[in-house]
Order: sequence, then C-alpha cells, then structure tokens
Amino acid sequence: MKSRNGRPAVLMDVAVLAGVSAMTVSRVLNDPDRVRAETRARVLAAVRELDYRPNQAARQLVTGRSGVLGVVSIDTTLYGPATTLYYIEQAARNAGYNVSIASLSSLNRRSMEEGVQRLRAQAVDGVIIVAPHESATEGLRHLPPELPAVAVDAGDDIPVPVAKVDQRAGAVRVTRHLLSLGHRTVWHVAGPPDWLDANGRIEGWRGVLEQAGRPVPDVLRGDWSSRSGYRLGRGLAQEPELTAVFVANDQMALGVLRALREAGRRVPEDVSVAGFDDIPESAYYWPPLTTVRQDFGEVGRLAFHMLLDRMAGADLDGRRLVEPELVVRESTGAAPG
Amino acid sequence: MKSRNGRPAVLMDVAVLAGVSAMTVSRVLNDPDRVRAETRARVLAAVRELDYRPNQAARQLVTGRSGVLGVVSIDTTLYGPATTLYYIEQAARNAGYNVSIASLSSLNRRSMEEGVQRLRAQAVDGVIIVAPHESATEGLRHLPPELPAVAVDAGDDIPVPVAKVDQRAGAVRVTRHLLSLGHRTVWHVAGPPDWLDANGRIEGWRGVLEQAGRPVPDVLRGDWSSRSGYRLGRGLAQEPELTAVFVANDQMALGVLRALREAGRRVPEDVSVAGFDDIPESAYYWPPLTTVRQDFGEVGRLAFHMLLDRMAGADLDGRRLVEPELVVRESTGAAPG
DNA sequence: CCTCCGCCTGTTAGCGTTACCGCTAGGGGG
DNA sequence: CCCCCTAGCGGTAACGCTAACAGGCGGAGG
Repeated sequence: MKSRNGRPAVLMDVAVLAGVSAMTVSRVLNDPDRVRAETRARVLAAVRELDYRPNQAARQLVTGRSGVLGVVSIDTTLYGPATTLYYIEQAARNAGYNVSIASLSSLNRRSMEEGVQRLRAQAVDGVIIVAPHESATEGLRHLPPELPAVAVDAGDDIPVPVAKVDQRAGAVRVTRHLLSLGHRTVWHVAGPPDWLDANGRIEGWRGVLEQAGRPVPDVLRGDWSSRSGYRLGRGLAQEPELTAVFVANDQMALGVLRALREAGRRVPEDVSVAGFDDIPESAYYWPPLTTVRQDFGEVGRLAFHMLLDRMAGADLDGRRLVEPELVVRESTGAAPG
Repeated sequence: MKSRNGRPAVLMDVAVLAGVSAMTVSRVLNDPDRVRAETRARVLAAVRELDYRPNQAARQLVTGRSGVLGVVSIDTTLYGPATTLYYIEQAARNAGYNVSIASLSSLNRRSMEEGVQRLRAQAVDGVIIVAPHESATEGLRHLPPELPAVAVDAGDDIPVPVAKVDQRAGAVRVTRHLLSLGHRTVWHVAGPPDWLDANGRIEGWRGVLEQAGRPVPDVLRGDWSSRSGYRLGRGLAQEPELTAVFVANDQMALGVLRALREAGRRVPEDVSVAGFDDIPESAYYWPPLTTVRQDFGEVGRLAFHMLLDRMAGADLDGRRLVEPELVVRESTGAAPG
C-alpha cells in the first residue's frame, strides 16, 4: 500500500503512522538493537503497511556510501571474464552489495580508465578491474588513490592487490605432462601479444623446455578464437617433427584439432594436443581435450573479498594466486615411434 | 586538483572559484545553451581546475532519476545471455546510462522477482529482464506498474514489451532444410521443459513435420550442456531409423556428434546433425555444424531502445521479433540410401 | 520617454536521509 | 535522599543538488 497521496512512502510517513520520530524509524532500519522491541515492532508494521523503501539517494548523500561495486572488464562475452563476473556478482549480493558493470570492447589504457571514470561518476564504493592486458597495467598505476580497487589477472609492480590464476604453473604442468609422455619437445600456440595470461603461459612452457634442455620452437600467436587456432593449426600440420602442441586456450585447441585432422594427422596417435581453461565443452571435443582447469569462480570470489578488505581499510597489496589443475583426457598420449 | 580543504570539490566550490552562483554552475552542466558563452567558459575552467564531479546522489535526490538501468538475467555465463547483456551495456553506455546486474543462478518466479526488487531498491530507472522461462512469466505479470520494464525472450500475454529472436521460425527453417535433403523425418533433442526457447523450437520443428505428414519422434530433453547432448546422443545412436537430428543448441549438438561418432555412425553420411545458436566455435566442430544463427546483439540493442521508449512514456506493449538465419555447413547432407 | 519582452543570472526552498547532540525517565550507589 | 548513569527517543542541521520563481538589464515598439 502506498502513502496517502499516492506517492511512495517516505520515512516521515512511517514515523507518523507508527507514532514515533523520523529518527527512530531510521534507527530501526540501521541499528535495530538500539530501540525497544515494542517500538521496533510498531515501526516495522508501519513499514510493511506503507510498503516503505528507503531512498538510496538520500541515504547515500549523507553516509557517503552507495552499496554499489563496479566491475570493469574486457569483453564479458568470453568464458573467463563472464564466469569471473558471475561469481563476483554472487559474492557481492550475498554481502549486500549491488554491482554495476563497464564492459570494454577494445582493451587499452584509455578505455580502461574511461570505464573506471564512468563507474566512479556513478559513485561506486569500489572497483574490480578485469583487464589482463599489458596496456592496462600502466593505467592501474594511476588509479585515483582514494578509490578502493582490486585487479584480476594483472601484471606486476602495480599498487593494487591482484587475484589471479597462476598461469605459469598451469603451463608448467601441461608442458611437463607432455614431456613425460616421451615427446621430444612441445609446440605452443599462444594468445595475442600483450595479453598477460598469454605471456604467463608462454613463460611456463618455455621454462620447462629450457630446463629440460629441449629445443624451443617459435611461438605461434592466435587471438583466442577457434578460427585463429584453425589457421595456425594448418601451418603446424606441415611440420614433420610435430608430435605435441600446447594451445593457450580450449577454443583455439578446437581449431587446431580440426586442422590436424584435415591434414590426416591423428590425435593423439600422431600428435598430442592440450588446451587451457577447461571450458565445459572441451570434454566433448573429438577427442576429449586434455587441458588445464582454471577456477574462474574462485578468482571472482577472491577478488570480491579482497575488495571488501580494502574498503574496510586494510592495506593489503600482495597478490593471491589460485592454483590451476591439469585435466588429462584423450587428446594427449605417448609420443609416436 | 582537489578543493582547498582536501575533500572532493562540490558545486559550491566551483561557483565561488568562477565567481557565479551555484545555480549557474548547475545550468552549465545540464543545459549549457542557457548561459552566456563567456560565463560558461569560466565555469568549465573552474570545473577542470577543481576536478569537480557532480554528486550523483544529490542529483538523483532532487531529479528522481539515477541514470542506472538494471538487467536481471539468468546465468550470464551462458553464451546467449552473456552476449545479450554485453550489447545492452554497450547501447546503454552510448546513451549515457549505467548498467547494474542481477544474475540468477536458479530461475523461478521468486528469484526473478527478488532480482527486480534488488535493482529497484537501488533506484534504477528501468529494468530489462532476461528470463526465458515459463516460471518467470507469471512474475512478469505482477511487476510493479510504475517501473519501466522490457523483457527479453518472454512468453505471451504479459503486460511488458518483449524483444526476442523468432525461435519458431528458426526451427522451421532448419527442419525444412533437413527434409529438403530427403530425410524421412527429423528427430529433436530439445532444451529443458519450461524454457520458452526450447518450447518454441519444438513447436517449429513439430509444425513442419506435421504439415509435411511425417512421423513425429518423441522429443528428447537435455539441459543445454554438451554432457546432456552426449548422453541423449548415445540413445539416439541406437535408433536404426535415425538419419537426421535437430539439436536445440550447439553445445548439446557437440555432445551428440561425439556420441554418434563413438557409435560408428558417420556425420553427415549416415546421420545429419543441426544445431541452434551459431556460437563462434560451431564452425570448427567436426564436422562444421549446420546451425541457426541468433543475433543476440541485435536483441540486446532492441531491448534497450524499447526500454528507452518506455521510460520516455511510450505505451508500446507489442513484441519485436528478430529473424534468425540458417547457416548451412557440413554436418547436414543428403539422406542415405 | 515609458513600457514590455527576452536573455541571463541569482535567491529560496526543498528532495529524504542520517549524524550529532540533547532531553527524559528510571534505577543503582553513596 | 540526592546524584549520576544509561537506555530510549526526539529535534535540528546538514549532505549537494536542481525546480521554480524573481529580478536586472538592454533593446524594440508605442
């Protein structure tokens, strides 16, 4: 039921109906223990009867807090960012926060900073930045210092806390797995330059090969899409020495699988293929894909809780790593011969 | 540069620095043409010098508008909802709106209404509801009437405008395509009951078969996942009569492809398989998947503009359909024999 | 010369909430 | 018996902005 005159009820209407002052109504809503149980009950009854909802703008104007968190993220159509965002939102909701988004189509320092500005203009209490790109790192060094911020998958030497999956460790595991199957070396189809995840995976892969004294093939660069995986896979299929490929994400691995098959090279009998991410479909590729599982949900939750700490004034500036997990399926096998 | 005392500058600080009244500053920001060019320039200079940003809460308190739109959506991890959300956000940004999200993990009337409540408590100016589920339809009939709302992919007989892809037309096209290849009939792996998209596709498929006087096989029900497609595909592979399957989305089609291959039935020589959605990977499945392209981006943009009209007071209550497009690849071919 | 009109700017009064301080009633200690 | 303390509640003043009206000033028209 609405207030007498038809407009939404305000705090004063509740106060009048309950026979108390406006201040008491406010207390009932924000600090219920400080008001006598009987009074509280009367107020709550009035709240229900009038269908009263506190005006956020008025509350924010005086408290300075909006209860809204901002997430600026690269293309939320991608599986990783979408999943991270989803779990951030879940965690935020459970803690009583709302989340506002700023998706970036192109990723560079300016677009990222513009996203932050947009959210700031909206008076968010804090931001989480999902911008796993070299070009955005510089922007992270110049964030407004009074705005609590946490980054996901960011580079080093930045003044904000970071939550991320340990890309390097994942790449190390999958590369070691391939070497342990007897392959002389492992080729690598990487993500685009400037992507931190792509570079982390390259480092892990290269490190294992160098440490084992194996030849390090040239890195091939895709753009995360199946299309680019297919294109690069056609080139790879011409390499006579090729027996194992580590592809930097599952979508590109799908393209590589198709290219190899079209060239008549069997997986895993002739060539082993491994991916990264463990998207839900990869278990149903042909053959089912060996890959590295990233727990994007955990990253999202972690980022949110770090932001919460940050907003509470904690001065954490470290990075928290989530461990990836090797998932062995049927696309990798013993080296031929 | 901040205001003298260290706190963020407010409108009054700008007014003092520019030597005008607060009202003039407000006008420069909201209705620049109504103030003399020279005065305007002085004010803008002061704005820049103080790094002044209008306080949204104060503005909202007096205007009643927040400049924030809400999107309540089923699991934004799924390709369709994620893409729709992405384009809604893009369109909203271009029009000067921010977007706040409420993702639903389980979809039913209560969770949907709770999502709307959460956004309403946040004082959004309007909401877009992506809840393509029977159970949510009833909730759409009881939305607070004063809240401008638009639904995406909703059912019939609801009092809010709807933007959606014409599911039935897509199913009709793909089923006709399969019949035209000489198949006696077409099997169907559908999405979960209560999903409107799933049911629309069933209707289109069934309609074509009945109209052509073909037998109508029992509908198989999956849950959109590749896993369920695989499970149902194993059953299908046992059907001796099977020569054509229309699968209600591409992920399930991937599972069906694998199940058929494992059972030794070749695609498309023995069995034709078609999907729905045209996710970016489906062109790289083995074989490349014939499917129906849904333009989720167009749906998102459309929904946003309908909401804009709605907020402007327009009384549209119709539904706007986006046409899907058949994409023929290599997973469908002439009937065997 | 006066009046009227349009352009530009200023003054006043809120918008709905919470922070801060103050008041009252009742109870326990000296 | 008085004093002080606490629990419970109320009054007032912001928070930062814009709607609505008011006024000054110059030029056009009578």
